[in-house]
Amino acid sequence: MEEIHDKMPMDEYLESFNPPQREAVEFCDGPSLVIAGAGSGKTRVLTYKIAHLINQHDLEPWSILALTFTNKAAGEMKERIAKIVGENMARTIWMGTFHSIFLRILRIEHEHISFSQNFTIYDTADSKSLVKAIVKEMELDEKTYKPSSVLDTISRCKNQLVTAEEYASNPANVQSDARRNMPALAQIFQRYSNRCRQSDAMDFDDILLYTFLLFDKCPDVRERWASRFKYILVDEYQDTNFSQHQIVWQLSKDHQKVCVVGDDAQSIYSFRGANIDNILSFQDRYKGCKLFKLEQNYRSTQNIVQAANSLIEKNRKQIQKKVFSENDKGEKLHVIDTHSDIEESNVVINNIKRIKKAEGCEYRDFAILYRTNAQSRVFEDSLRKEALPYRIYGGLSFYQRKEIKDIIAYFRLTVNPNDEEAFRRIINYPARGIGQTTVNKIATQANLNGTSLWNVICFPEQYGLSISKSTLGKIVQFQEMMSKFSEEASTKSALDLAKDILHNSGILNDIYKDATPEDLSRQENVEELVNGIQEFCESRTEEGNEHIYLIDYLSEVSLMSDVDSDNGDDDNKITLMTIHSAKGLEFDTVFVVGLEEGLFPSQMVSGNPREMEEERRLFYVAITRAKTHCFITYAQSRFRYGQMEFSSPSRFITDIDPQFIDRKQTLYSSLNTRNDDVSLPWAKKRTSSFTSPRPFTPFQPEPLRRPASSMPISSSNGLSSSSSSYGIPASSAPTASQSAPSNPSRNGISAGSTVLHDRFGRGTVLKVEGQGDNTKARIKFDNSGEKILLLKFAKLRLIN
DNA sequence: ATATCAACCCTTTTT
DNA sequence: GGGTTGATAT
Repeated sequence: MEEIHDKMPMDEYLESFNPPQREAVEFCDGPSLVIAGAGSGKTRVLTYKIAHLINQHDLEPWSILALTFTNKAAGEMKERIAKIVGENMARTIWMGTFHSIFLRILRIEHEHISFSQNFTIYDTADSKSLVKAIVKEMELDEKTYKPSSVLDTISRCKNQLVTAEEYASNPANVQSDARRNMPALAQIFQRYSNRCRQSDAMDFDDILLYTFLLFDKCPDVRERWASRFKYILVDEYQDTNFSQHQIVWQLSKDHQKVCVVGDDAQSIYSFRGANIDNILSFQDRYKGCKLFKLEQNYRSTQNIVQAANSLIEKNRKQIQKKVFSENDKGEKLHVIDTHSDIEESNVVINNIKRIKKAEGCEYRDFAILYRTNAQSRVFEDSLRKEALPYRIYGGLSFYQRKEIKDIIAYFRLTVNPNDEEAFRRIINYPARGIGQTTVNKIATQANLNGTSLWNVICFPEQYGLSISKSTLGKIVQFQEMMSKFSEEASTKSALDLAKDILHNSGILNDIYKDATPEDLSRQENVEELVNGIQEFCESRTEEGNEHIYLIDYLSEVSLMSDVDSDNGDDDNKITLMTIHSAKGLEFDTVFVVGLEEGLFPSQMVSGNPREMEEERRLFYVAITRAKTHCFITYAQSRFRYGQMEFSSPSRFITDIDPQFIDRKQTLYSSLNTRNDDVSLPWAKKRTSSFTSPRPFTPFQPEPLRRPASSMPISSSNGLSSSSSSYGIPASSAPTASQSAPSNPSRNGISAGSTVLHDRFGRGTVLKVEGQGDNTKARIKFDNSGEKILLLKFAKLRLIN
């Protein structure tokens, strides 16, 4: 059954492209590099190029390999291609993330790398827990060998295609480890690799490493896949790491039919091993490579594009290009100074309401983007209070919740009994009286005999496991139950087996025994998981697969992130996410929040110019998500690590050419300008007692610590409050009298006073009542609503 | 073997 | 501030 679109003449859609876009689509004879500026229609070009390959070059869809950055991007592109070439054609294209595509290939070729077909994928938590166990076993100091930093080293190596053996045999590594005071790193690395093998498990990096090794060690296998894929496309090439770069080469070096697309200005994943040099040096590796530059931005207003250009110009290392827009000039970017994280969130929300009312747009047109997930909380609180619909991406993803991980662990152990991390997770969940001591004994015997924990409990006597009769009984019971599940793994459908496991393992009993609010939420999650499995099975069935087993489901979810599982268009909500996860997305109105030194750019990168440039690119990505309105906000104070912290505006704000910016300042910020600092009597004393001093840089005036006690300040610096329609309404309050307070407990605060609060910002006192310690003020804050505060505790300062 | 409480780290970003 | 981990008591 052919789709109507199949018959659409190629010329017709080619006409809708600008010249470089069209050339990029049509050039299919050799290697090409497409530098695609933000919003330049990159995805459209890729989509039509694939359609073009099928329609005009008669390539079989299954001979096209298209690698994307996220599963979601792959899914969306597939849908769009299906609209052009038809569902049946689109379905067989090899399209997905590096990890999902090569996982598929590794499962097919598992014998060549000595893994079983059902090997497990360890997520980061599993990897950490394994490292921790190894460090403990080796009796190393757990403070020096933190799982995160150990794993960081291991990951870096694998991304560079360095195996544990190679690492250990290179004296340079051993020496540098000694210098880092971590001489056992090489040994931990080796143990880690062995244990993963023992468990028949791979971590994320292993998927790429073993793919490379497979192609490297088995030339016939490489040739088979290299000749199968007649054309290779890679999206977001600026975010590939060395191993990915090498795998692309392994598959494309014979025919050189490869097209990579990316934007060096949007390279933001070097922390994950991404190497911007891959894209910068692409032309050197592929001789005769054609270069196409997509420089017209169709997404954003001229002001947004030019502001972003002026920002990214401050970076040195980049491919020359001039991104331009022929859209409306648009309004300037709004930079809004706020007093606290709370005020920042209120300013954002007020603007959302205002714009929505003025333009009649939808909630889904708004996005709040931040540097770190922790920043979402304040916005979440405010949005909930205002009853506005929102969706937070990232943070604790669905699959990272305890109850879900427990269930997945059962699935994993069912499919692969050697999976050590899954084993440890569920051996005593639900509680069945097998405690830490017993598990340690099992683990010791497993290590001693070089086998898996599972094998030890299958043959306890053989492996010399000395435990009490009653404990042994419990272990045997567990072993028999899991064996039964395992036997069904290759016969029962994923959904049936999953339900079976939930019932017979005692998980359902455990989760449904109480009805506290937390229990209810766990129950909901479990139901959602079951629904997810059902949906997965149904969609696979629709695609024509006959049998869907648990391993198929596991393979899919182990590489799934929160952004991927987004059900997208049907929910009309304000989007909250990190800038990283916003890559590739666009919104009518974007709020980039938390533009403060130490937060964005992160304090982690200070003193490292290369990483500082990456932070700047991150900001570039954030701004270029906006189509019409772009707001940049910062807060002078915010809660971090349970403490109030004060910071100055990010240096990135001054990187943007001021002609594209409309700056709004609150009165409070004027009090806190650099020149005023020294004139304030308490400034010096407080700064010296600042608990975590940051390195001083020319961009960064020394942080100002505000007094903890309420201290009335009569300001006479003649600053007028700024009035604006951007969430900082003009003061309608009458000026307070300068006369001495009649009641000392009131510190001069009376109805009509304008006051400042550390967290709520500026407000007008409506009423003061009560006596002595019990004196309360009802205050209407400009951006935080009305509050009644005890003057004894409230950190208020009077301003006139 | 489990429950409770203190101590600790944390916050960069994710396939 | 909060979530997780480890020590201690029951």
